[in-house]
Amino acid sequence: MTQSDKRRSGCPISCSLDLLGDKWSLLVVRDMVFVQKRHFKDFLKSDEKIATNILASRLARLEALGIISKQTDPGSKRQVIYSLTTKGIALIPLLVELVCWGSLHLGAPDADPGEIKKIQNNKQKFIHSLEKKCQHQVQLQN
Amino acid sequence: MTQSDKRRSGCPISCSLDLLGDKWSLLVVRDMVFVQKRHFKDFLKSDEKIATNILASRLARLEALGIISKQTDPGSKRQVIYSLTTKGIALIPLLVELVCWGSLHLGAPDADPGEIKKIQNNKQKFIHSLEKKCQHQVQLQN
DNA sequence: CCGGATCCGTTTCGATACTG
DNA sequence: CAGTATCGAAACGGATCCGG
Repeated sequence: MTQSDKRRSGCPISCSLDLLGDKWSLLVVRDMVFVQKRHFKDFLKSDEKIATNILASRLARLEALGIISKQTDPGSKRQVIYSLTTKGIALIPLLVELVCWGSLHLGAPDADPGEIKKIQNNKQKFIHSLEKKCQHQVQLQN
Repeated sequence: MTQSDKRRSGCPISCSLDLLGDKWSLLVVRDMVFVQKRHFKDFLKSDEKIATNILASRLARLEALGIISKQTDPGSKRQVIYSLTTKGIALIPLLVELVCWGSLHLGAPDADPGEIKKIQNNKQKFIHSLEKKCQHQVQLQN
């Protein structure tokens, strides 16, 4: 339906608007990639103050898009764990580019200039280490 | 104000949400980068059917963010030309990553598999050629 | 004609309260 | 802890109008 409408519309960018065209979805993915958040409550704690209903709707959408997966914690029955799928992990290079752009062109206050240089100089290594972390998480659950 | 609020909020990604968190802004930038659109009417013609008021608001925002610049066509007085600034051109690597991700993971129908491989294999060349095009445009105006 | 601005019904968002 | 329910506020978007 909506999904297939997007398919018909053509270019890869318009297809990915559900994800990148939405502020909250982007923040959720950011937190999963860079801060390894996995629980509902973790996402609520971010500085951007996402509301519970919005968060729930975005998590559901990201799951529908196949970017994250959801499972109840085997240990504590009422905890839910969200993790990135392969498709989600594949977004990491994109997010790293985003961080680089933001750091260079937006005067982000958190950005340590030295740190940025380091990231840019071996972007590939940085990407790989993030990928490792996310993949490791996925394996822990299985 | 809003701008400085964003500054305070911290990480480069949250700072860039005004741009990437919005579907229409993203589409405008896409069209400028990949299809070299420059006029108001050009953006209206995209498959996604943006409304005139929405387009106007996004162009204004992108200009305020310093990502695009606006000037009246020296030739035909009533035409307005939008072009990417340096800051806007710096988004190209990000957009290329986005295209790669979308092509690989969203089953985009327009995506010629051979074409994608080619882009991935020399991503840097592809990025450079796009940058050249955009820079060339800017120079034409001056 | 071109680049918008205005109006206005409809949709979506998002803060808070509430539930299992 | 992980979500729904509710409801006012904001954004969207189609049609139309306007100035140059």
